[in-house]
Amino acid sequence: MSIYYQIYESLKKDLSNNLYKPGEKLPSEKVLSKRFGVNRHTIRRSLQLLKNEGILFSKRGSGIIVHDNRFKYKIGKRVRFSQNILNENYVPETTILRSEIRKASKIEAKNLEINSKHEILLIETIGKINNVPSIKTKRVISNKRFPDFFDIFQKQLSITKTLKILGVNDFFRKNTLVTAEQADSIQANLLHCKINSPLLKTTYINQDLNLIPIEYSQTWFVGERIQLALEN
Amino acid sequence: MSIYYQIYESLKKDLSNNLYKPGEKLPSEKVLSKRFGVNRHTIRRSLQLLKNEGILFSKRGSGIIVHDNRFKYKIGKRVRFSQNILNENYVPETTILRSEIRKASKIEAKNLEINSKHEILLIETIGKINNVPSIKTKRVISNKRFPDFFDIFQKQLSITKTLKILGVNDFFRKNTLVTAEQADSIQANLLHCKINSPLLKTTYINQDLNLIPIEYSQTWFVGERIQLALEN
DNA sequence: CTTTACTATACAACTATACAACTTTTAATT
DNA sequence: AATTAAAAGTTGTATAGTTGTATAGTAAAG
Repeated sequence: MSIYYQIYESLKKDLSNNLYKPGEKLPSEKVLSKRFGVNRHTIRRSLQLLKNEGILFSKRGSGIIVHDNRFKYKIGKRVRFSQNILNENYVPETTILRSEIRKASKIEAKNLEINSKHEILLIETIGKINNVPSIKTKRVISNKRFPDFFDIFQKQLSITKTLKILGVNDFFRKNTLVTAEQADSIQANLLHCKINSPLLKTTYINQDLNLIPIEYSQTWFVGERIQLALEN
Repeated sequence: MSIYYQIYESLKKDLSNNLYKPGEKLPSEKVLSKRFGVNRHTIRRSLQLLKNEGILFSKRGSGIIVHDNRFKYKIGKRVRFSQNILNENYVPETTILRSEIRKASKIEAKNLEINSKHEILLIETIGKINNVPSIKTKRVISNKRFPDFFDIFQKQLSITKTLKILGVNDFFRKNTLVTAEQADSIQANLLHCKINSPLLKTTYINQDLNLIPIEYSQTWFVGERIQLALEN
């Protein structure tokens, strides 16, 4: 088999081993040609194969970049799961993991601006993109304010639709915190990622037009498949 | 006697008269065929005999290179590349193929006696003898213990010198394993040998005077040109 | 009639070199 | 600290040259 093809296979292996990560640059053609002991044109031929597959793309004067296949999840004033995904021509799906009604914790009560004696509704869901589970959300909502929330949500499987039925036509983020966590075995199993894979965790409050908090929630994104695009 | 054989003998005479020196290129097949007034294929047949004897080596697109005969590479308690070659009045040269910093694999961590979470520095080099690439080495060194190793090595191009600068004045082999492998097309290209040519592979650990491992490395020698001389 | 030596031609794979177009880094200057 | 200019580095493109391989054909020797 020709050399350029073997180099192509070698590079492809490196890429699948995450030696070169999405969004990063490859070593220059010059460096690669030295590493494999071939002329630059031979390397270019190998790289061309990877470019054809959409794995790499090059920028004249700059370098060769590993194509970033991670989904760009927009976080702005209004964050809408399904719409976000439909906009990129992907297929969204939401499944419910569990729900629970219990007294609010101190933090939950504070963030929802409710009395800590009140009950809250907790919903955990998995969001799938093209059938791949990649997003896990834990929502806390005042059960006193929205007593029928879960019944409606169970059918609609959409926060936006559920709130619309409940008379809340618009809502937006009060704030969003982003941190990083490692997936434990349970999360790894749910999100189809490896144990200790990095997860992006957002903690946020959605409020209505009167600035009253609706939900206090946390969402975990699989870092290998999703990148958060912060907007202003 | 056939023409191709006479040309072979003529070329061999030129080679033994040092008309074409080791490391240098022969005139191209086109030029040679014109000089001897024969078809290119006839010249190729003559050259093939010399290639079979290991005197010549051809590189597609580049030309035909003159090689040396067998080099005796000493493997003892202290193995020093440059010194080994200088001792035989040959010219050593080291070029870097690539370097990489990443987490240690299980085997690497075990052999270096480090925690598997620690990072290692990987360096791949080609060793040339009289300008003929004949030795390929892949080194694994604790990046935690020697964080500046690569910067120094890049300038010194010598393990011995680099370690001296880093305060390690002497080091020696803990063990050496010798096995045989076949050259794949990438290695063949790098080492100027044929595909499937036998390579001598040594796997070894160098340790300092306190018996602490410094490097866990593997070296491939072109079997046709280098013989290992084991010492006690 | 078959094999061997040699020629002729063509194309593929790879090297060598040079330069243009463009980006990134570095240094100097304001 | 911000701006600007120069230098160095990167990819894109073009051209010519080299070896590897395949096919076809001719002539001579066994």
